[in-house]
Amino acid sequence: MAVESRMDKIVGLCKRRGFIFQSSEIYGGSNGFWDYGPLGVELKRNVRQAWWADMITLHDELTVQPGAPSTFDMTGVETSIIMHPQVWKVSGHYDLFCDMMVDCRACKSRFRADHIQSSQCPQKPSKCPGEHDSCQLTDPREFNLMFKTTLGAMGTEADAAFLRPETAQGMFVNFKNVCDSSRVKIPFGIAQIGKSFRNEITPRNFTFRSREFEQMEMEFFCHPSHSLAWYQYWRDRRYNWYINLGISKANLILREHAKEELAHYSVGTADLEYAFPFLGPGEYGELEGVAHRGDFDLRSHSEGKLKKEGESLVVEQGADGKPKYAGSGKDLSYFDDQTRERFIPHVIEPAAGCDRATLAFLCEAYYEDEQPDEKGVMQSRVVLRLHPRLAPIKVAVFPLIKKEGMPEKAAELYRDLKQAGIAAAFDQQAAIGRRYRRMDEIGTPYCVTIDGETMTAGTVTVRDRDTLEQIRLPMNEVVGYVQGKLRG
RNA sequence: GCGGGCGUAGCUCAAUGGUAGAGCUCCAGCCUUCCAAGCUGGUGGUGUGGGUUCGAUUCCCAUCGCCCGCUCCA
Repeated sequence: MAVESRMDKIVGLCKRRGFIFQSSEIYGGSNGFWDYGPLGVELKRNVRQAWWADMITLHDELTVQPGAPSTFDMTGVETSIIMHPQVWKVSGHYDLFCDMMVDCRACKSRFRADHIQSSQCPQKPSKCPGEHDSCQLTDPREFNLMFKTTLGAMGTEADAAFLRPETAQGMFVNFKNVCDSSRVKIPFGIAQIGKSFRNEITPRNFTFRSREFEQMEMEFFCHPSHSLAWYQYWRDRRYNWYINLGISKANLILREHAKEELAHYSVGTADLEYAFPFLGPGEYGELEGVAHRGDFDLRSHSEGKLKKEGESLVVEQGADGKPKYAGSGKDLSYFDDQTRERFIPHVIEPAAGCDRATLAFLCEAYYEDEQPDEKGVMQSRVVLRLHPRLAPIKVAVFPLIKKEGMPEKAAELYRDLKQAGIAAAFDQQAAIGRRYRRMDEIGTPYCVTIDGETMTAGTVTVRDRDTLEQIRLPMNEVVGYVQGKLRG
């Protein structure tokens, strides 16, 4: 058996301490689905909250943000997971995700059934798949990356609906509703956090590629002539969000897509990628894509599914000469009453994976170091150096020993912290050193210990997770101290 | 989905065609005045379903899950 890898240790810690479990584990597990445990749910909530606060709650619409072309508005929505089936036809997901596919058992390649005639056999490029002697093609099989369900108890194929493969369409189809109801003016953004579903062929690498996952997406609508500047603004701002929450610059890269790599509608896309431990040296996994989507989405939902023809996007025609998938027919243009100009806004989309961000923060935080025990012998220590704002528990309170009134005093402080809205823990079980280690392993940044001096002088020690240094504070200053650390 | 490897306790690892053990963790008690201490006791396991057999954790089949490669993406 090989030495346990860093990733194995992180996965083990996640299970051991209740961050992440495999879904339906007692029944043998369900591939590509994950459950967040008591600590994991807090960590992920904190990731979500950090994103939402940055995007919405703390956004200052009166001040020009550093690096931004102008002031802007931010709003949020929460839209349904099952949408009108036409949404996915117009967005392109239906065609992209619902193909009939043919596999070749000989060369292990997969081809779209309707593209066989124009594809090359990997073993003999001059021939089509199936024409080479050794080819062993399967029958065409439905290869559906969207989860299908049916509407209504008697649902037939005509009632087929899909679980959303991304949250973005919820913002596009509500563009007009938000404009009409919230007095926002362009430029502005609509943000949403929610579950999305993709029937991934090969879920892999812990929670990195799951079939059910949570996205944190924002669609930013702006004037076409300013779109490039906004693209650059959001790309850099999103990079800094991760850095400010503790991701090191050594492990995070901002990678601009090459022109060939861009989606059919995109003018520019950058990926924020993290050096996950399960990847090889120099390899990175995508945390977030920041895409310049032009006017593709709003035009599609207005006119019908678009395809690229030369340099422009045109409505894709069916065999009958009508649009292959009709749009809503609603006018999704925007009228600027200052400049008296009507235009279809361009869209900048930072689309982040919440589970991926959570996993990256966990990976980044995982450390093993050596600390002396009470006899001065070096012992290995596992510590999660999570940013205090992300830590599931912010502060733990310990009575040094289980008598002389210390547990009662500790409970008093614990209650004060809870009253102040701080996630606090109380532990009087086992030796003090063990309690510190337990908290290190789940990333609790501060441990407060009630000792003999607390009983006489009213002071406590506050021990720092990363430095192990202790300071003495009056007990009634602990709440303010922790609040200050969480703010800074 | 295809090909290869792997499934014994929460973790690390034993053993066996005939009652599955240990260390650590965890829980309870005692002790303990600052970094996984000590003592006592306790919980807990052969992924799942079939087959062969008097008897299967062990042999066979299937299935599920995990890891690696193809593939895909937030």
